[in-house]
Amino acid sequence: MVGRPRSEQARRAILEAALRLCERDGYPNVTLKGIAEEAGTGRQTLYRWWDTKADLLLEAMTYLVESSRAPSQADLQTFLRETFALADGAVGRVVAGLMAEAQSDPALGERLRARLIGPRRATLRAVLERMPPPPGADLDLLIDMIFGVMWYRLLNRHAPLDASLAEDITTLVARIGASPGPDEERPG
Amino acid sequence: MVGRPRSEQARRAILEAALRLCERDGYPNVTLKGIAEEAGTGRQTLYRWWDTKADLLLEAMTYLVESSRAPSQADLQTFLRETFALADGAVGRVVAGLMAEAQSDPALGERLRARLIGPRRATLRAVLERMPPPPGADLDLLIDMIFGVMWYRLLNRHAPLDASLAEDITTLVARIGASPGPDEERPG
Amino acid sequence: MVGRPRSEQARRAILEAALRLCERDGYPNVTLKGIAEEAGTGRQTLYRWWDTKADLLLEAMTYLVESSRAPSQADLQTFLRETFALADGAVGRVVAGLMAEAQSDPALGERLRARLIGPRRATLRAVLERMPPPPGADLDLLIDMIFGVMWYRLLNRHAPLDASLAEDITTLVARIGASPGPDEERPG
Amino acid sequence: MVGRPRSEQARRAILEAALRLCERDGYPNVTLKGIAEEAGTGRQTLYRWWDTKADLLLEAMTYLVESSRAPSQADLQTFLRETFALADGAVGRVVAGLMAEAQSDPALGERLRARLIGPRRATLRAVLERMPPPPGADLDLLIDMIFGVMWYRLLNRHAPLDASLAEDITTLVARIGASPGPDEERPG
DNA sequence: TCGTAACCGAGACGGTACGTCCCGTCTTGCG
DNA sequence: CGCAAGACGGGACGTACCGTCTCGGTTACGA
Repeated sequence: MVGRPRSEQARRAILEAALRLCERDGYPNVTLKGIAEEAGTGRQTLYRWWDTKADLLLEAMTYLVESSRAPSQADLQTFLRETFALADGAVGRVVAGLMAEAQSDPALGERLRARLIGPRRATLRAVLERMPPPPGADLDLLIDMIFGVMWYRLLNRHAPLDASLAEDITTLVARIGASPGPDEERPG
Repeated sequence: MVGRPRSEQARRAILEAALRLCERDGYPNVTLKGIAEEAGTGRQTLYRWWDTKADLLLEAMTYLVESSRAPSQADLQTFLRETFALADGAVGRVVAGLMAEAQSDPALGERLRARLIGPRRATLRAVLERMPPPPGADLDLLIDMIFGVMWYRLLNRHAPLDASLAEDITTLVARIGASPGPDEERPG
Repeated sequence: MVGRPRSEQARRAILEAALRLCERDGYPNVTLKGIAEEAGTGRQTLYRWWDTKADLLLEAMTYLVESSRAPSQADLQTFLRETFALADGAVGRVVAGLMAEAQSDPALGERLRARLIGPRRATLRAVLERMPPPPGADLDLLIDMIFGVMWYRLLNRHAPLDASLAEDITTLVARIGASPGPDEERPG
Repeated sequence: MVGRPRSEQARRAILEAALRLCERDGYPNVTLKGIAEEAGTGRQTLYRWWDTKADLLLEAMTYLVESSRAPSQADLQTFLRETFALADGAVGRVVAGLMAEAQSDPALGERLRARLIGPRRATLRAVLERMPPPPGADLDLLIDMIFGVMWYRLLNRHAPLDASLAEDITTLVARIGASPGPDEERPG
């Protein structure tokens, strides 16, 4: 026997309620009880489909990111501008909460990287590799620095995460690309 | 009238218990009740002196960071090596937890910046400014990128936060310093 | 929708635990936390169904009194003997505690009268009214005096609350009945 | 050395504060902390001179009763009217609270009887003994019934504790006195 | 077409941490 | 040494949420 199929309506209501509450109260102040009530759903329905609050929000985030337009890979500055716009909002704050929770839950960290952070990182790598001239061997470090700035500002909020930052980073990357790499001879 | 003075012994016991528990269970799993029991103190003694768990741990972190040797400002690589060593341990994970909590508590973010992040940032700035040749006008962005890498790896754990990273960053900064700045004429 | 029904088992366990603890420690020394632990139940289950400790014990008392044999209304002495036997035990001490608490909680006093004291009083009235010869117009005062003795000895413990008291009161009531009422002519 | 003598001012302030708070909040809601604050005194000063809240209030009650005019022993009705007037106020409610606490503290009951209840009882006995004709052998039971009514109405509040009650009781006692005692021959 | 298995809402269950209040004790400095 | 002040370890308060468990009621197959 198969039984009654999962209610897609309940699933959507839950994810949307979770997002709404995260935006209103902040990720750590959101409770599963609160989500169920906001969604008008039973509590067991949450526990049936998700193991933890983090799992639920991770799915909500994935849905949100994937339903937004795919990041343009045309040039670095555009890509960064789009990425920063996404991070500098509710998504960023929720993902920051997930990231924090992952500090004491390595499995969550793994899923976070696999589903949200990894793909973005791969896209940035592709964009950088396509840039003329290629920025040399330290590509991974370069990626870390670019997304590092993003995370740092996302969390620390000491400076905005905006289009101007995208431009500045693009400029800096160009300078690095133009400069001699550590293993290369300076052009005579 | 004066009343009984605050017990320095209780204060130390609480801070040390908090650190011990954070190391064992991770910041978000630590409870004030647990800290009080671990410290052998009354629960009210915590609430008397600290408003929240975050406040308590922020003080513990400040104490830990300040009681460690002052960061050597001699050269960038040494400074980064020391800083990364500090971040790549219990301190890092706790501060990450605080940072996450600050996402929905701006006042906490303020204190975090004032007490922990700001000073380190100022030191990095001083180190960079003393470097020959100076890295140009984008000093703030450079600082963001360097500490950005640190935060990114601290949270995301996709790559180590070690002496080799300190070296790579130092090398990259040297390359940037050697390259023409955005506002400068390329040397003909 | 309906939800999970109330657990009759938990209800009983709580009432019985409350009685057990009252007997052991005395009503004012009983705590809701202690009852929950003794009953092996969650603390919230108490708060869900009873507003206060007094409410809970009032229900336990009502249950105890009603589950004991209905007071025999045959003659005054038997009724008093049974009533005193009930009062001169755990029930009495708990009800005394409730009565004391009712001093600063009029609503509790109301419920106490409605559920425990009133019915007993009505029965005594019925018993007295059926007595030949009827004790005259001051029936209410007579009831107050009879139950007054009971309460006085229950609380003050200066003299026993036993069958001999029941007998003495019965004798005295007979004397009063035999004597001329205040509004009557003395027999010439 | 003898040290500083006890401050009579503090003692009075404490007793008066205790009475004030009992009147305002009811005996069981009064705390020693609250009394100390209301009295503008240190908490240790309370614990130095009284063992418990009950002890303190017992002293306050004794003070209050003794400072009121000594009960007139002229005739029963006047004595009862005065006694009821005292009981039907703050004193009554506080003593009821003490009585309740005494249910699980026999030593307190002892002191309560020795200091407050016993003396009054002795006076009532003297008044009754002086009445012509003497009410016979059941004097103790009669006392219990008279004060029983008082306690019953004090606690249960189902009827007033006033001058009219004093009159009714006096009338009833007269009837009992006029009736033949249980051990006596009816007058031929 | 009808049973039945799995879903759904509601909400009670045993737990546990929260932040507050008071307990009774202690440790200051002043009088 | 008494006293006001007030911190200390301890413990109960009432609340909120956890994750689990029953309920009655509702689909949507497959026998």
